[in-house]
Amino acid sequence: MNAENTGVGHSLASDLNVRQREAVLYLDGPCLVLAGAGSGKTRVITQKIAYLLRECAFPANRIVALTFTNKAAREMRERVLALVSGKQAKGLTISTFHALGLRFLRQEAAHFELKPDFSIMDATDSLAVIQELLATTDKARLRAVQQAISLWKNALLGPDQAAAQAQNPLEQEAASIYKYYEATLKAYQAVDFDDLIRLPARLLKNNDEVRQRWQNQVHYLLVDEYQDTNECQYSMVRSLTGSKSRFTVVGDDDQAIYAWRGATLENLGRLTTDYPHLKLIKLEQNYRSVQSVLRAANRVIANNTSLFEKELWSELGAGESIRVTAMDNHEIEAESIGRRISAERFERRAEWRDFAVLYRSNQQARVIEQVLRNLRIPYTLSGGQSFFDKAEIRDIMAYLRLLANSDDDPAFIRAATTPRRGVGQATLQALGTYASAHSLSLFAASFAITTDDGLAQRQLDALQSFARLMQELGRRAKEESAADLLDQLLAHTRYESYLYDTLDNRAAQARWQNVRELCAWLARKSGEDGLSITELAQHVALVTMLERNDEENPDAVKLSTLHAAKGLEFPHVFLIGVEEGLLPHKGREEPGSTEVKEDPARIQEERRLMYVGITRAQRSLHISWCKRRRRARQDVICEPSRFIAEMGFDVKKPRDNPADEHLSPSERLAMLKDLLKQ
DNA sequence: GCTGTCAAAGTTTTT
DNA sequence: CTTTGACAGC
Repeated sequence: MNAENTGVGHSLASDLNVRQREAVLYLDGPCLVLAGAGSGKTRVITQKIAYLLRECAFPANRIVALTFTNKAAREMRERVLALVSGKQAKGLTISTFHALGLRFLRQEAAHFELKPDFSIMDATDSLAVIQELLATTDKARLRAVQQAISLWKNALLGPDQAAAQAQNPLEQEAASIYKYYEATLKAYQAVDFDDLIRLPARLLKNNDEVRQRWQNQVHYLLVDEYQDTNECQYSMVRSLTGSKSRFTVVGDDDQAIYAWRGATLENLGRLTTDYPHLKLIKLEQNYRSVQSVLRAANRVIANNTSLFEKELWSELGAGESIRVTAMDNHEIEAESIGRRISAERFERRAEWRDFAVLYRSNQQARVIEQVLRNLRIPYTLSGGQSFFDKAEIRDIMAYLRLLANSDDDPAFIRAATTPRRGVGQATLQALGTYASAHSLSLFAASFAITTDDGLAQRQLDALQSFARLMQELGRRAKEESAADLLDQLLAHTRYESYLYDTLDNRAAQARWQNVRELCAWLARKSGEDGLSITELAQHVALVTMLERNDEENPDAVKLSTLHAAKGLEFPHVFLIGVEEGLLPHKGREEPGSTEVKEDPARIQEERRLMYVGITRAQRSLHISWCKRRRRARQDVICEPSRFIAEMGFDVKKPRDNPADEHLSPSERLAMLKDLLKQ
């Protein structure tokens, strides 16, 4: 905007506005940038990194930028590399919190009685551990316990503290399980997702030497999506920056949508009290959306109590009215949206990639996919079941994990029983008993156990031939490339035949294709980045999607959950299933209380989700809700979401759009012009 | 005791 | 559609 007026204008992009520029240049102390949706927050972070590197001569390896998702980290890295030379950026850390935690744990493993080749348990693994400890199949109970443990960990509370503050019998049970859960993970030489942040945060807090050492490594810290940090992450930020407090955090309290994962909005407010000299900068100019969209967004979010007052505005014109449509059911909704996208692409001379369909829950994508396939509309799906959650992928990863860490009992169990090789429930039972009696891992116990310990010769043979195979592969792992090792693994386990023997041809082919894709990916990772088997196994735990170099079809309609859509933008957005019960989503009903009392905090979070959805739209927004929807196994009558009314729409008078009523004559004119342009 | 076959049921959001 | 649960042969 006014690059000419400042001394550093030349190398700083001239398209920064006054506030953005202020945020980039401010280095004297802690800085909080409140960045509304579409206000250019990523631009601020990337420009600031470039500024630190080029103008302030910060060494790249002393700058750390943290994000929540791998995608955000990758994008940020790309954008920084577009601003500075590869040489200047060498050693720069741009990673997720979890990836930094992993790096920390590897370096400081000795402080945790952890081998450097520890395993990382994902949510599924950890649930299995809890299931084992609880000895129940009651899924609701298992999830409740897992959730409780996770929240405690994220709040930096240990098992004893958790037990002390447990409110009800369920929490007391969870707290006692927590203790055994910890012991079990330690025996497996494993950590879970939460530990990746909690353990570093705890050590940094309690160990002066370690904290000093890391503070010397981090001269400047930047955090993206700060509103989604939890207690552990905040503690980590505090420890890493220390009294020098050289950091910039960027966030938006209106887009906090991860409370269920332990994120606490209070971290934003706390910053102002913990750092009295905090520089606060608000970015309110939106560069993404037309005014009709912003008006709807502002109206909805006005129903939340907010920490910092903020009102988005833009110069992108009035825009067309937001359309709200009632549908008879979700199939008709899908059908209608498919047709509309088709028609609009033609009318607007747009491309497929200009359209996105956003929804609250993954299952909603199913019908949409079906319809789009029928209509021959190309689409890509984001969110949803991750590649690394597929059974065949977990199978192979179990082998890899076991090769990396022979203490990893869950990996042993999965590998030993897949493909079927005569090792079953009873064998594992006996082995488990023997192993715990002798304090051995299942793998080690396989070599020590005999027929005297309650195993038939046949069981013993099956077990030992597996153990010996893994031992042999483990030996080769040290001298051979990951690619060769994987080939041998697949050959010796006859994994491909196993797929074709147990599944129909089509399914087997699909799975084998996935396995080969995984192997190619692993081989590439080990080749390019020189990762060892251990590092590969650990790395995979933190990755949900296969990072493909290029999408096979870049021009496609985007299907995404609201959570996964954060940070993205599309010219034309369809927000579907905007009904009471879905958005806002009704949680599981409490078994005790008959009357459903709403948790206002949860409604507020759902409202932020709605806000995130609305603000993805650049030019047009279409909201739909269904009068009936199949839930569980019954057709349920649905009410339109309260958020629709909050936007200013009366669903009984769909033609009447109050948002338009408030348009000034000039805005109306601009809107008409916009319409004509298309 | 292991394994495969059949039936049923199930899903909020993610590192 | 795909993953989990119970039962009957091998």
